[in-house]
Amino acid sequence: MLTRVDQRTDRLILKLQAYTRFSEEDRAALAALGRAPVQEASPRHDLIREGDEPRTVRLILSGWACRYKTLPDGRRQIVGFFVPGDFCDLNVYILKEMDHSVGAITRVGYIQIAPDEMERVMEARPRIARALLWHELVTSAVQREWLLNVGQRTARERIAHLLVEMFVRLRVVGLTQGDACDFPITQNDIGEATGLTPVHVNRTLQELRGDGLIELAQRRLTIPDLKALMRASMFNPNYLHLDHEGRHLDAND
Amino acid sequence: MLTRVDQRTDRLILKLQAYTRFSEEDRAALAALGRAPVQEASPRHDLIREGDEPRTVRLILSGWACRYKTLPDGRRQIVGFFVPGDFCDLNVYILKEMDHSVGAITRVGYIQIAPDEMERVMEARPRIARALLWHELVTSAVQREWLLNVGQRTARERIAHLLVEMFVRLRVVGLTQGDACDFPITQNDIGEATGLTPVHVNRTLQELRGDGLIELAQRRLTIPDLKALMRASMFNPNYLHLDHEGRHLDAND
DNA sequence: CGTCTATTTGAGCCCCGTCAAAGGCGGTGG
DNA sequence: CCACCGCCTTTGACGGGGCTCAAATAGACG
Repeated sequence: MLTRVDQRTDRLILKLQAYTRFSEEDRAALAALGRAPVQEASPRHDLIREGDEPRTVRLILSGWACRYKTLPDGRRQIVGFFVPGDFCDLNVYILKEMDHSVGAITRVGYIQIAPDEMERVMEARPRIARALLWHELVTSAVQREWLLNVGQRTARERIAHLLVEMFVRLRVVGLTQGDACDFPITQNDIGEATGLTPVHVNRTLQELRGDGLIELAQRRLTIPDLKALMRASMFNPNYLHLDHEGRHLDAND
Repeated sequence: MLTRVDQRTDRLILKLQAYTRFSEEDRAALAALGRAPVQEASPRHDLIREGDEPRTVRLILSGWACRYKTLPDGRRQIVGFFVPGDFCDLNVYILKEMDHSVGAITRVGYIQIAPDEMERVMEARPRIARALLWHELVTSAVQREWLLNVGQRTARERIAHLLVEMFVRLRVVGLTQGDACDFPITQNDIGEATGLTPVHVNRTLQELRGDGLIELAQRRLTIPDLKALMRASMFNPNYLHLDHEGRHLDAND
């Protein structure tokens, strides 16, 4: 089991190990993927835009990014967040044209991997191929959960759910410190992810604060009682498929 | 190019041909998948339920089904519809447990395919493997578009968008007749798919009818002016990835 | 022709959106 | 080190799109 993070691909490995145990050879193969030069994107700049032809796979190393779609009149929906260890568009080179954009939220460090290099690794190491397929399936499951979130939950539940999900995802890759984590997205971002206006996000956050469910200030989130926040948001971790029993969820770091 | 539909897998082939052209051998391999005995599900019964262990791949042959998620208090979100030619849960056997349910809306005819039979076909016929990957990517893209729909569009736009999408998807598999198609879902279903109450769905449909954009009665939908309805819903067909130029969209059948 | 489900209608209201403006905070440059 | 600036957060007042509750009507099916 991996405990320290000193390779670029270690956050990815931490996450994939929620699904499978890797051999030394597997880890070496994944680490080799990380040898590509690190790219940087400035905050609020796009990595790729709707309409572009996708050519490479991207692995996020540091910072937060998001996937979003826009309507002709400017309305914008964030359909997913990327944090370190996340792949964006693992298979999307199959498609001719992007149907959405990927934008940096903070400064983002990432590497690009050529599709045929991915395919080579997946062919040579079936366990990695299977783990990456799991990664894709979980990404789809998260997408469905977000639709449930926006379609059925109240503003309070929606925001609470988003906070819990991101906290749990960050914990998997070792980016939480006790009951706290960095949380660099703005209230406007939260609104675009949950289908709410920034004004209403603000009032709802104050309500959650007032109930002692969260502390959120200076880009830092603290969740004093995770179970309580899960209850408030009707959070069921099953869609993250962290493992058979979900024991990773309850393990403290 | 396929023109008649006399094999069980022909709707699937029609759809996959939006992405690739198959050889005779490819079609034969797909047709062979369709030899499994046909299963039937009654209207409003589940094919598989959240929490179940997924074991087989399902191909819808006839009728409509849906993927849905529920909250503990009963709120329900339909996260996708299945029509003939659609696979449900192509890869989901990787996961230990379903995070959503699949339910029949009408009487549904389908076949079940064992995962290893799928894998055998995909190994033997790479073009099929690639087409099925395309199918999965399009399914994810549809999911994202639905999130944009529920998160950002107004009730009127949401419903109009859903109608256009389903019409276009049905047209791809040869299930439209001119500007009309069977449309067996209830106003309640539309509400659960769009995050609206059935009452408001009803009023909004009346508005769309009043504007001459749709006719919808007796489970039959007519769209006199598809372009107009697309405009009303800000429908951009790119997310269906029907082909490079989207020319299938404009071809009349 | 009764029963069940789906559609339709009405009245009232609330959650959340809109518009507008004031603070707060971090970054930058002089 | 301070002053300025831009972005983000916060607050207030008001309005409306969609929800709730309730009941009537219309189809579908046996």
